[in-house]
Amino acid sequence: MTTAESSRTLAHPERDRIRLEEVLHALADPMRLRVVCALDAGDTEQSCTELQLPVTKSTSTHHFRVLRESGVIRQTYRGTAKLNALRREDLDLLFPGLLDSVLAGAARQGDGG
Amino acid sequence: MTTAESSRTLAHPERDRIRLEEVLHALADPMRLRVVCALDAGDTEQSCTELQLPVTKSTSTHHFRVLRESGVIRQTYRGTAKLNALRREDLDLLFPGLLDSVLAGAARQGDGG
DNA sequence: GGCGTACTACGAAGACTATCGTACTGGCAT
DNA sequence: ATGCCAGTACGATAGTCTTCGTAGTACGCC
Repeated sequence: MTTAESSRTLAHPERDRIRLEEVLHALADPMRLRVVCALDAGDTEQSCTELQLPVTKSTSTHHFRVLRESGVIRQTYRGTAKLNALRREDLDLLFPGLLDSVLAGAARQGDGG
Repeated sequence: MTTAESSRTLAHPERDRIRLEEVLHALADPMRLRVVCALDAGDTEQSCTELQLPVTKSTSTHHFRVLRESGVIRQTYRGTAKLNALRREDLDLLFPGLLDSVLAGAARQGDGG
C-alpha cells in the first residue's frame, strides 16, 4: 500500500535565505559530506537509516538537521521514515558549479562512502 | 631598493595533501571568505594589514594561518611584511570550479568586503 | 645601536560542535 | 491495543573555534 506523506512538516530555509557560509560549513564535516555524496549517488530519496552512518541515531539526526537548516537537503516525512533529497536545483541556481565541484572533489578523495 | 625575500619559511601543505573538508572549513568563515575575495579581486599579492580586516592583529594572524594550512593561500615573507596569494592553480587542479563558484556566490551575497 | 613596523606566540575566555545515552513521540503492522 | 521501528528531544561531555590582550621576534631604516 502506498504510504501517504505525513502531516508533520519541517522547517526549510527559502532559497533566497540560503547562505554560502552555512552551506560550506555544512559540507565541511566528513560525516555530512558523506551523506551528500550518498544522496547524489542514489537515484531515489533515501531515509536516514538507509544511509548507514557510523554514528548513533541521535548524532545522525543532528547532522541531517544541519544539512536541512543550511539548505543543502530537503526532508519529508513518509510514515515513520524521513526521506532526504539534495536541493540540487536551488543550490545550482544560487551557487552554480559548487555542488558539482564538491562532489567531484569528494569522489576524488575517496569520501564517497 | 628591492626588498629581498626573507630566509624565513612557512609550512604549506603539498598539493596532494590538500583536503576538501579543510578547504571548505577554511572558506566557511565570513572573515576568511572576505580575505579570499579580496585576494581574488586584487591584481597583486597583498599583505595582511593591507586587507583591513575588522579584527585585531592576532585574530588576523589566526585566520591567515588557517587559510595557509588548509592550502587555500600561499604566504611568503618579504621584509617585515607577509604577502598572501591564492593558490588558484593548485585548487583549480584539485577541485575544478570550486573556487570560482565560491567567489561568485560570495560576490552575489555581497561578501566581497 | 636604536626605533618603528609587521607579524607571531602564548594564554585565556566564551561560544560553538560532534558525539553519546536515555527517554520520548509518531506511525505502521499484527 | 500492543508492540515495533524510525526518528526526536534533552542533557552531558569533551573537543574545537573565534576572539582578544600582552609580550615577543624579525626586519628595515635612521
